[in-house]
Amino acid sequence: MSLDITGLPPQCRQCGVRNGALCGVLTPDELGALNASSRHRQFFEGQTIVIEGEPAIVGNILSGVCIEKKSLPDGREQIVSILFPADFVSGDLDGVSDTTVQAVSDVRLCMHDRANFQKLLEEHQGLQMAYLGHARQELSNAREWMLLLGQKTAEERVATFLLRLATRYTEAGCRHYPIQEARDGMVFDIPITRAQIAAHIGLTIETVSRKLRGLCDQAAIDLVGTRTVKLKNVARLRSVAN
Amino acid sequence: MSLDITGLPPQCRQCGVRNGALCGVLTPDELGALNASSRHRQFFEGQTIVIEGEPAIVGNILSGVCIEKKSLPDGREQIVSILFPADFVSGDLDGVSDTTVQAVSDVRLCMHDRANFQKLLEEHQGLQMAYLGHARQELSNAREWMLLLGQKTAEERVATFLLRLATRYTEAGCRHYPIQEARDGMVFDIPITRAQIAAHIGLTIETVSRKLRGLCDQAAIDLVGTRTVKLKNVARLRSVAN
DNA sequence: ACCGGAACTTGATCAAGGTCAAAGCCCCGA
DNA sequence: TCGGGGCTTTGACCTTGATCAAGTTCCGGT
Repeated sequence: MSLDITGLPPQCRQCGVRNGALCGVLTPDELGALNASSRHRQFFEGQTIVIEGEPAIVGNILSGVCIEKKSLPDGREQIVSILFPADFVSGDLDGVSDTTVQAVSDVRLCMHDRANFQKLLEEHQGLQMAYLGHARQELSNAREWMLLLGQKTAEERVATFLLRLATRYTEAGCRHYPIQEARDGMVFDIPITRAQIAAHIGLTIETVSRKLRGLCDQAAIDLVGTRTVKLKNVARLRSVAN
Repeated sequence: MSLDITGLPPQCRQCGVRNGALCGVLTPDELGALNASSRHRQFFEGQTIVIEGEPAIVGNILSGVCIEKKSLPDGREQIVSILFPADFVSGDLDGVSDTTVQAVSDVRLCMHDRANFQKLLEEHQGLQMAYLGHARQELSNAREWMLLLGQKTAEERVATFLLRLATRYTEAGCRHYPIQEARDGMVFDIPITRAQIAAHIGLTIETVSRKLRGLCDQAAIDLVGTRTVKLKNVARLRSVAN
């Protein structure tokens, strides 16, 4: 991890997510070229940032959490990913987003100019490789989720979701370091509502609630209030999750 | 579509899938560099080509059909994609495949040397952009399927599957031309068994069979034997598929 | 042409998870 | 502190699709 900020564009020096984001692979000059045309934007809880089928944006989350979803004509929705700080938003080179992105908390975004980003992508090896790696990682995540949606039982889905979330947090805490695993005693927040969990793992609100309750009964987790999870027995959670 | 084969490496001149494959964006020189180290390989029906978690390969399908799947420890399987001629096989730059690839008919593959491909990727703009485009397309497909697996009913899934397959065939028949749509009267083969359809759309064999029958009863399709589909009413099929 | 096995279909029954309804809880704002 | 609205939980019941169990069809080999 490069902690040397000498030569970085001023607006990037205190960026809390730079090292985790795609920007992290850019040289100070390249970062300057990109950020000359980027600006920060604020979105409020519940606000829609990008709409499926409409122009995509290019940016990174500075703070807050978003969901990415796809919809059927009759309104059914599938949440395809949850986006955290440092995550890249809405890449689609042809310029049309194939997902709707929505803020589930207040969110700050660092948005880049599309043309500029595209140009930098074409010129800069490292950025292109990083972007490629990002796309492949997302693909891998999506396929893992296909396995969950196509084959797992309700209980397995809920357990998998919690583990995925926990892993996400441990990774976020130590990017570029060896990944620290979720462990007993770990406490974290579920950043989304039951309805959103349901839309993410292909169940109903009620089933999510019942299965969460079930995991508490098995002493795999503790629910503190409704949004906070304490892992009590990660081994059991894993074995339930498959 | 470039039909000029002058200057192409001899082994590529009569490649039936070159224009549809990633190779299509390479110059003759680059193609030569890549193909100097590539060789054709034959696989038989049912054979496993790559195993999840083991080294990935880099190649294209010359003929035949493969499935890409992910498994749970207890043996449940989710088919995440169906691969046709010209399709790229098993990309994962870190060298480990996250899916198992299996031949569902006799298959011929044009396999490249990994190091060579990687090098060409780093040097060659066009290839990298094409590979990136491929990854993004796969991501988009995977997310579309997440919507199917998470939200659609059995009948919707079967109808969507058939339409997707039909589209796949019309596209394959005219890459680089305006995409021709599936239309009434079109006849095509389902390249996989009922069990594989089931593992692809997250149902059981029996339900797949029943819902196919249902679509026949609605006169949306005709089943000729067990593997051949004739589209009788694409509009209805689409409306059923959502 | 006949056999045998795999793939597919069909029917009867079952259960996981969905739906509907009614509390309960949490949190925010007056 | 007190309400009120939106989440969330819980319970009763129902539906979709799974499971189980025969048959049937399709094919490839002898």
